Amino acid sequence: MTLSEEDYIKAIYHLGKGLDQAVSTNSIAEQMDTKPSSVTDMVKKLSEKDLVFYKKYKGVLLTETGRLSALSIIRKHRLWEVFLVDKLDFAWDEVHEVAEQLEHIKSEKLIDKLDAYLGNPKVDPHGDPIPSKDGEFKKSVKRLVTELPIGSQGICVGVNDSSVAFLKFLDKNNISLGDTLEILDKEDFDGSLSIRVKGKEMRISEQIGSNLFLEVLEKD
Amino acid sequence: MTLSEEDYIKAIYHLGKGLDQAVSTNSIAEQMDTKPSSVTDMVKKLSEKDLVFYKKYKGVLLTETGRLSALSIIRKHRLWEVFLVDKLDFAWDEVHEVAEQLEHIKSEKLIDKLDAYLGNPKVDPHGDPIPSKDGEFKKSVKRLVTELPIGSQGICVGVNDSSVAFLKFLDKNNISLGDTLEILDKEDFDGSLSIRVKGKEMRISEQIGSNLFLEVLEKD
DNA sequence: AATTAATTTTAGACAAATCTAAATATTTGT
DNA sequence: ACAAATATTTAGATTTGTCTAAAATTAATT
Ligand SMILES: [Mn+2]
Ligand SMILES: [Mn+2]
Ligand SMILES: [Mn+2]
Ligand SMILES: [Mn+2]
Repeated sequence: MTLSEEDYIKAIYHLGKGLDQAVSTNSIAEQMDTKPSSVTDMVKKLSEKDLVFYKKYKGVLLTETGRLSALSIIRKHRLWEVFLVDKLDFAWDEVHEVAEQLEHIKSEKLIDKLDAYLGNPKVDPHGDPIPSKDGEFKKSVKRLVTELPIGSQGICVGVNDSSVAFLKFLDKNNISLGDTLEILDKEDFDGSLSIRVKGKEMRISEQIGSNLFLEVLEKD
Repeated sequence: MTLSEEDYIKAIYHLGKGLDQAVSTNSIAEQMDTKPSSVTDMVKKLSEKDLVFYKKYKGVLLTETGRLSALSIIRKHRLWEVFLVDKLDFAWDEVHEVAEQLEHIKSEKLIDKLDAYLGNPKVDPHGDPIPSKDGEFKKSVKRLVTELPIGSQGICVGVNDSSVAFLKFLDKNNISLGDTLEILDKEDFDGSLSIRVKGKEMRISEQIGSNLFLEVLEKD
């Protein structure tokens, strides 16, 4: 598989949300920043290689082989993102472009060893799940801290209330987007929460918790 | 610069041994495992981009820009090799193919951070020098252990006497090709040497030392 | 010095990946 | 249901990197 084919397969997977959804030529073109006519050409080639089902004017769908290829590329992309953030101290929002290149390096041994070296991580720095070698993974969802049960763990990915005051609070308490947050306890009395971020335990009010989004893995 | 252009520039650098030597079309073709006609085409393109001087039938020579480009690619190649061996536990003789791919990843920040993460290494797992960001490096040479002064440090790259007995000795003492070896002391009386390999000190006879090759950096 | 051999370049072709412009099919709105 | 708008495909061209076969140049041998 060429670099370009891999990028197309990945785009088709993302646009179809991993489901049995036919994906339109135009949507692929937009995602890949190319022209629809280029997409048609490539989609024909992918169809020849049995990576997608394709019917003229009716969109495109990954075959099982195609789906597994997509997951393999996504696995590599996300493992490299973990490497860049955990080992090389990249910020969570500057890893995508580099991972976009690294995901195409061909060596099964490399990925196996990288996975082990990183401690077999289950999620990438954006909270997205890392598929296993054989293409299995839990889906991830975006939830408010207050919506989650005790013991939950996720990655801070956004805020509901983007007021200056709220952002200042987060900054002051050394909570940044991209940080892993664990819910240790909930206080029935006032709904306040005990959490751990960057190894440090702290208590936050229900109001804070209801404005901070975590990306968490779904239960089985 | 495309991946292919980078590989050509690197090949031309290696064939010219970093000196002002004109390199022949055929030698490049052999090194790159392509046809001479393909080399001629590429060499014209590189000449257009002022990466090489090229005169029909007279061979090709890197310009200063070309030389610096070559060193930049070699730097990346060797840093990745160190990463694969030191961090991912690859054997020294299985890293080349993967590094051949990784050397083309485009991100200055990535290489800076990788360099720092690896502890700014000066040599790769084969004992070859790693050029600095601005293209400076010491040449490396292959020397018998006995030819080197106390304090020398290098990488085991070969044997003079490949007898079973000698190889068994190395194996028994846990010395493998690719290991870093440091010469701690020399005994005038019998020429025996005190060395350190893999953190362990040991004493070897002059006969052993005169059959083991080290790749070492030249003094300034 | 002339012939032969080896090297190098040119000419023409091809596959991959892309584009523009034009043709065709599908969807939408009346 | 039909026209207009939108989406998709085709046709033809371009760039990059490669190849084969043939021509041209340089080097080696008698
Ligand atoms: Mn990519
Ligand atoms: Mn990610
Ligand atoms: Mn390479
Ligand atoms: Mn090396």
